Amino acid sequence: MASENRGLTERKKQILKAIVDAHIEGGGPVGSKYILQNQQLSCSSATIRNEMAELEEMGYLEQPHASAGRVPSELGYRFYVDSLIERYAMTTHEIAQINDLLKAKMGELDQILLAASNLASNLTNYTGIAIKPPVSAISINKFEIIYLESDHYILIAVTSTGSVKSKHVHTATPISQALAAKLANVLNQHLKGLSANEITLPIIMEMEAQMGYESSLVNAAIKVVYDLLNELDEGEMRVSGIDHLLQYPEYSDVGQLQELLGTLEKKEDILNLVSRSESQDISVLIGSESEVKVMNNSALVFKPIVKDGKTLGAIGILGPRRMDYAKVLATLEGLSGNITNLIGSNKSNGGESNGGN
Amino acid sequence: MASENRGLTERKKQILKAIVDAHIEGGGPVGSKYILQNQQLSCSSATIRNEMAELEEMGYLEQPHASAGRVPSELGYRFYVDSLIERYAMTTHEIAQINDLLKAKMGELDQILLAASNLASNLTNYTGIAIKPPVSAISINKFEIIYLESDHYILIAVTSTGSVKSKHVHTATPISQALAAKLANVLNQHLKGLSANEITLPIIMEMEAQMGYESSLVNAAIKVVYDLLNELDEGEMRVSGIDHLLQYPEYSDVGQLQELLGTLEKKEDILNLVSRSESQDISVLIGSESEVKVMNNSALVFKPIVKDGKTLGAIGILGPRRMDYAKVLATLEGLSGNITNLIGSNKSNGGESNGGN
DNA sequence: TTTTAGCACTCTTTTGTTCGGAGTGCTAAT
DNA sequence: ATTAGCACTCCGAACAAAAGAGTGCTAAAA
Repeated sequence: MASENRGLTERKKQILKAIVDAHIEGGGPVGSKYILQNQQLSCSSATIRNEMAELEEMGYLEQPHASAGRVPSELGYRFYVDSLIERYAMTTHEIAQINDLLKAKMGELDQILLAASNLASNLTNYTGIAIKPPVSAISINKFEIIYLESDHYILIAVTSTGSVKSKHVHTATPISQALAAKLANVLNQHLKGLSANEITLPIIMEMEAQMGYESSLVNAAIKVVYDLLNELDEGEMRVSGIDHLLQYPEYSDVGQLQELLGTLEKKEDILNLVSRSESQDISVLIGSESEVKVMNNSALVFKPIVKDGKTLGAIGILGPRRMDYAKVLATLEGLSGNITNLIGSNKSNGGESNGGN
Repeated sequence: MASENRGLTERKKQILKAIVDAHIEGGGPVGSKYILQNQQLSCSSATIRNEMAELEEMGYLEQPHASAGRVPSELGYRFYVDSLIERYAMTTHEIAQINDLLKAKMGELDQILLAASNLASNLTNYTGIAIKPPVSAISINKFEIIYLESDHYILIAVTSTGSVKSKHVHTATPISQALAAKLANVLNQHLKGLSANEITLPIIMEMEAQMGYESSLVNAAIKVVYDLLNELDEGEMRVSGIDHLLQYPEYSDVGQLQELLGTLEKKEDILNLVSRSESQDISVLIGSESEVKVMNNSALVFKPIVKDGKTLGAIGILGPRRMDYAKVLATLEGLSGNITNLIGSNKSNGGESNGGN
C-alpha cells in the first residue's frame, strides 16, 4: 500500500485532496467540473475525469452510481488524513475558550475529561466522547477508616493512580473508634499494593488472626475492598453532543443513526477499542477500520491523556467519515495539551484532585 | 376542569380511552370506524363521530386536518393518565430483572440510579433519565485528612447526606502527619454542619488563630472545602437509551429531534423541572405542561427517590406524548420501590455506600 | 330526542410519469 | 498525453392522477 501511495503523481494527489475537501465541505459526490472550477489546475475536465477513473481503480475513490461524481473511499480518507492534511491552526478565541472552561472545571479528572469532550464537541460540531479506560491491575496504596457509629463506618481507599474511593460499611458486630483504627491498620499492613486477584486466602487468614476476636470485621471489610477494586476496573465513557450528529445528512437515515446510537449506549465496543490502542498519540479510525461494525460511514478520532506513562483517560470525537479532520485533530491536540498541563502542574494551592473515581 | 371531567358521559369516556389507547398503539390519528371495530360499543360509527366532534369541542381531542381521524390533545392525555389508566402489572420476569440488576449494582447511589434508568429505558423502550438534584444547603459532617507527603494530603469530607467527597491538596508550606491531624481537628471543630455561605470571615480568622504558625494551611484548606461544597451543589443528570426514541415516528422529524436532544444535553431545564417538583410521588408532565418549550409532543414521567424525607435523586422516562403510561408508571414505581429498599436496608454486611457524589 | 344510514366532500398519501441536470465514458482530433 | 465533443445513464424534482380514509351533514328510523 505504501508503495502505491508513492505512486500517486502530484496531480493525482491534488485531485484526491480536492475531492476529499469538497466532499467534507458539501457532503455529496464531487464531479470533475466542480474541481476544475475550485482548483487551479492546468488541465481540462476530461483529464480530471481520466485521473479520477484511475484513482477509482486504485481504490481511493468510489462512485455511488454510474453517472454520479466521486466520493472518497475509506482508503482515500486514510491517505488524506495521513499525508495531505493541512494543519488547522486554532483561533485565539478557541484557545481562550479551552483555557477558561478547563480551568474552571479544575477538579476531578472525570470532570475535566467531561468538560473537555463537551468543549471538543462544541468546537468541532461533532459528538464528543470522554473515556476513562478500565485500569487493570490497579491496587490500593492506603486505607483509612472513618468511624461513624457503633455499626457503621466508612472505608476509604487511595488507589495507586491517586484517586479516592469510599464505601459505607454497616457491621453486624459492634465496633469502636479504636477497633476501627485497628482494622485500618491491618488493612494497610496486608493489602497495600495488592490488586484484586493477589488477595489470597492465607493473607486473609493472617489478617483475621491479627484481629483476634474481631476477625469477623475482616471478612466484611475484605468484601468491600474487593467490590471497590472491581468498580475501579470498569471503565467509563460519556458522550456529549449527539444532537450535532443530526445536522449531517449521513445520519438522516434513522435506521443507521439508531444503530450508531445503540453502540454508543453499549459502550463496551468503543471502550475496548480505545483501551486496546497502545499508541499514546492521536488515533484516527475511519469507517470499518475499527472492528465496530456500525461505524461504516463514521470516523472516531481520539487522544489518550497520559501522565507519568499511565493512560488516565481519553477524549475523542465521533462524526461522519467526511469530518473536518484538520480541525478535529487540532482541537483534540489542543485540549489534551491543556489537560496534561492541568493535571501535571501539582504545585498549586488548590491543587489537582481526584474524587471517587 | 374537574367539573368538566365529571360531565363526560360513560360512553364519551370509553371513546376517549379507546382513542388514546389506539393512538398510543399506532401513533396515527384514529377514526370512528376503527373504534367501532376494536371496541364493543352498541352504536354506529356515525354516533361515534358525533361524540368525537363533541369531545373535540371540549378540548380532549384534536384533528390534524379536516378529514383525518382524531388525536388526543394534551388535555386528553391528562385525563387519561389521571383517571382512565389501567394499572399495568409487571411480569415476574421484569421484576426478576429489576432485582438482579439493581442488586448487582448495589454500590454508589449514582450507580444505582444509573442502572435503574438504564433498566427503565430497556423495559419501557423509551429514554431513561437518572437525576441527582442539586442539594442546596448541604453541609459537611466530618472532615478527615490523609497525609501523603510533606506537601501533599487528601482532604476527605463526609456530607450531611452521607456521601463522601475527596480532594487532593498540594501545600505551599511543608506539613507533617501531626500537623495534618491538627488541621483536620480544626476543620471539624469549626466547619462541621456549615453550608457554603455560613463560612464567615470571623470563623476563618479563629481557625487561623488556632493553627498558629501554620495558619496558611487553613486558607488553602478552606478554599478546597468551598470548592467541594460547590461541586456537591451542582446536580447531575444522565440519559440512557436515546436510541429508543428513534423508533417512534414522532421523532423522525430531524429538526425536532435535534431540539429535544439539545435540551437533553443542556440538562439544566430538566434538572430544574425535577428538583422544583415538591411532590414525592410520581409526576407526569405532558407536553407543554412542562415549561420546557421543546417537549411539545413529548412527555416526562419521573419519580423521586426519597430517604429519611430527603430527596436523594430521581429516575425518569422521557418519550413521546403518546407513551404507554400504564407501563411506564408501573416500571418507575417498581424500580423506585426496589431502590428505596436497597438504600434503606442498612443492616447488610456489604452495606450501602456512597462514593464521591 | 337520539341514533343511524348514506352520500358528498376534503385532505393526504401513493403511484406513475415526465423532464432537466449533472456527470460520466468514449472517441476522434490536437 | 491532452482535450473537445457527444451520447448515454442515472437521479431527483415536479406534476398529475388515483386511491383511501375519514369527516360532516341531512334525512329517515327508532
